[in-house]
Amino acid sequence: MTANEIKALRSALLDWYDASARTLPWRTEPGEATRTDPYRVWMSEIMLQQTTTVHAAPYFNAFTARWPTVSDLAAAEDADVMAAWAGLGYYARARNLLACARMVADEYDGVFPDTEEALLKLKGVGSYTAAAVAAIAFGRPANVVDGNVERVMSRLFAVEAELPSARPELKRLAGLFVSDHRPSDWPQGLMDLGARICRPKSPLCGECPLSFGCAAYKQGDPQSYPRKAKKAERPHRLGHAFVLRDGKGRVALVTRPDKGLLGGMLGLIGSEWGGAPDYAPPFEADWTEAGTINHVFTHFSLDLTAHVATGWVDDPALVWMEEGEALKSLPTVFRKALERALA
DNA sequence: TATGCGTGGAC
DNA sequence: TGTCCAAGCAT
Repeated sequence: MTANEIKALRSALLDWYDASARTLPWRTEPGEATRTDPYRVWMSEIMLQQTTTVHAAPYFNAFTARWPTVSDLAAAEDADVMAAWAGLGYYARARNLLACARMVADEYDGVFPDTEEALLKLKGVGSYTAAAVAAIAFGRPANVVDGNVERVMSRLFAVEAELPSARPELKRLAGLFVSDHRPSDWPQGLMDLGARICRPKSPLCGECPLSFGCAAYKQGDPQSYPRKAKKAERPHRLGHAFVLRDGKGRVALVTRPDKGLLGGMLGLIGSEWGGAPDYAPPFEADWTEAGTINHVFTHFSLDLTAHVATGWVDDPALVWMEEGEALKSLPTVFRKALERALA
């Protein structure tokens, strides 16, 4: 692809973005001189990792209303942040969010660093997020490459190599378009195009401002890009959860270890999840089986059987919480099991 | 480089 | 129903 072709594609995309940019809570209008608060850009980028804009938006609004600055967030209680993140998934993000806010508060005096290199050292900030914040918040010409950009590049150039091994090549191709001109709008426009036009399925090539230069479009099979390696089969696991109620509207929860699945989150008392776990109630009580819920995680599917009893155990590890609050503070798999137990 | 890590919507 | 997928990161 020649330099002139690159320039024509850039121009076409920016024109399209000027006319059709999405309005999002964390975004300023295209070309707007006043840049969005780096704190808000960073917050949105963390929440948007592997997460749709529709899902992230209410959490973004809640977090920024409750903790308007990075210093406010740095001073928050861990449990409050984890509970506020409940339902959004990938809970390591919430732990890293807090760790990062405290790094910025302590080491940078509450002011976000403005270079890709420094951003990359922050907890939970990887190559994508560092580039995105550098470009969107600070106007730096960074090579911002996410799943959208990879897909757009794979189609523009009809890249035959499969993901994930094609990633370095796709990043190199994306780098051909990076420029000092409108460095903040370029990646946002490219990602908007990927989300709305150059979609994974049923791309809207008839509306695409880049179709004139798209190799996959010329071939007639844009949807077949990017090529992907086959995924491993998802195993099935079983487990039991024990809902102990005190008879006064509260329920016993545990705080899960910081690392691993649902790390740092509240959870129900229960067994390990495996192929055929023993039914092993943790306490003597008159347990009643309330039903089984299914929940699908990224890498396994779980059938979790809920058991319910009324009683009291004097155990300092237990967190007794109002049932309504528990439903709001638990990750979804436990929320579903608790709902079943209380039904 | 491969794997572990959530959730809900689209089809 | 199942499958894919969404602004990835850490290890």
